[in-house]
Amino acid sequence: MRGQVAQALPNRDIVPPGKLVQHSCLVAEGLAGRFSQLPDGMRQITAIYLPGDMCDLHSAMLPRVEWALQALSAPLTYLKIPHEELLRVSRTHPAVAEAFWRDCVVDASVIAQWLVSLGRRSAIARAAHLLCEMALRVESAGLGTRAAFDFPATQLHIADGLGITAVHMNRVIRSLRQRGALAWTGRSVSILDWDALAHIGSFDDGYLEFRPFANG
Amino acid sequence: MRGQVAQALPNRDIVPPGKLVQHSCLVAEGLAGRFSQLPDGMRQITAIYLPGDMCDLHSAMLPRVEWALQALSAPLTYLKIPHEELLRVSRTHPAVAEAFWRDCVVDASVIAQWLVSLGRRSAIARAAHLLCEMALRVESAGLGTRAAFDFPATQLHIADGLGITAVHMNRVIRSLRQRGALAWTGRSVSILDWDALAHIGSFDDGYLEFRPFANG
DNA sequence: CGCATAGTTGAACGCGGTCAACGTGAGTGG
DNA sequence: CCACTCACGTTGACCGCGTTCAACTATGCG
Repeated sequence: MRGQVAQALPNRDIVPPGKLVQHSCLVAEGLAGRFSQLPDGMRQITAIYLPGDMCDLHSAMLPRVEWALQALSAPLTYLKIPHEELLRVSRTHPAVAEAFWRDCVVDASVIAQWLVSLGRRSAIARAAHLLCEMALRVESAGLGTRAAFDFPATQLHIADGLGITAVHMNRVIRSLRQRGALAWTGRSVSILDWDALAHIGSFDDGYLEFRPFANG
Repeated sequence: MRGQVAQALPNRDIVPPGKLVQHSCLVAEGLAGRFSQLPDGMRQITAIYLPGDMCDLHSAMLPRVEWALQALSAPLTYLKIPHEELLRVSRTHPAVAEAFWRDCVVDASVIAQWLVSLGRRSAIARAAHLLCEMALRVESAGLGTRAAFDFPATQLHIADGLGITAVHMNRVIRSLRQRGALAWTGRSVSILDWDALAHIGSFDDGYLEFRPFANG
């Protein structure tokens, strides 16, 4: 399967919302995010993608995407894979079709966990839960360990993912740091006390299934 | 494709969380919901399913579900369809595999919209948005019109879907009623002023794509 | 050096939670 | 037919988490 390499900078749409797209994106380096925006300018990030994640696979089935894709780090490098190719392979190889289907299902179960966080967890618990999730995904993608990994997103980005303000995000991080659970300087995160963090976020890793395109 | 008819009552798991399941469920009559529960007892509904919706199709790919399925109405009638059957058909008919894949993608895009609601909309906007969504889904499933439809879920259920308390849900409904947007008595909802409701919830129907199993 | 973006802190406000009652309607059994 | 129960709905008073607004610092880049 072939694709075209591309790069992007933060705060600029890779894929604009409401348009028909002809390709999906495989993250190669950096972080990508899926953004929704309300009429009043409020922004919500609904997914974060690591290198190896296929971040737009949905669009092969629904080419009119309702959200934007943006880089969360500079630079972001990704591979544009035409839907045509994806569908050709999946139609001739049922096992591939199932792998694509499964990837979308895993993606949905992560979103569902985020939904639980935004609906029923406090701000600090949301942050702890997200950090646990990112740590395990980074680890399973071979990009670092759960104890220390590179995380180039800004506090504002994470706030937009957790449904809180950047101001409160800052206070939450300080609180986690003061509890000795975390060190977060610049773009590198260290989880100093995994058990404490997992407890604060009531984190249960069951929903993070094998991601077919991870370890890419 | 054959299945086994079953019935269920509210507040009892149809599918318990953490167990392996061998079948998916097609709602025949009533409302079903997907529930997540936190260790402290907090509950979040992450999806609501109407008659014609395939509510557990994910489990064909990930048989260990991380959430529960419960009835939101009494009675709920549904069809249990073995994964074995679903996979057999999808493996021999690529078009069916794609239909299943697409259904999961549509489901995910609805969850993503809920995520935006919980993250960035006020309680009253969340309620308005959900009601608009349900109205259109009811209408497209041929179960009523967007102006008047049967909605047997309790206020507590909706509150658990919107990430608010039952007390506040009640106040929100009253506020929508006072604004002349809504009438909600017992199990029947009337949307008196669609434009007002859609405006309050900043509702845009673009994400509600054709659902393969709707109109079932 | 000048400008933009990100991070940090404080003070005051308000949305929605919490707690506690009470109302209401359906179902049940006397 | 009434008494009882139980789930759901409704309302009021108070409280606290997170927002808002504003200011300032730090960092990076032309």
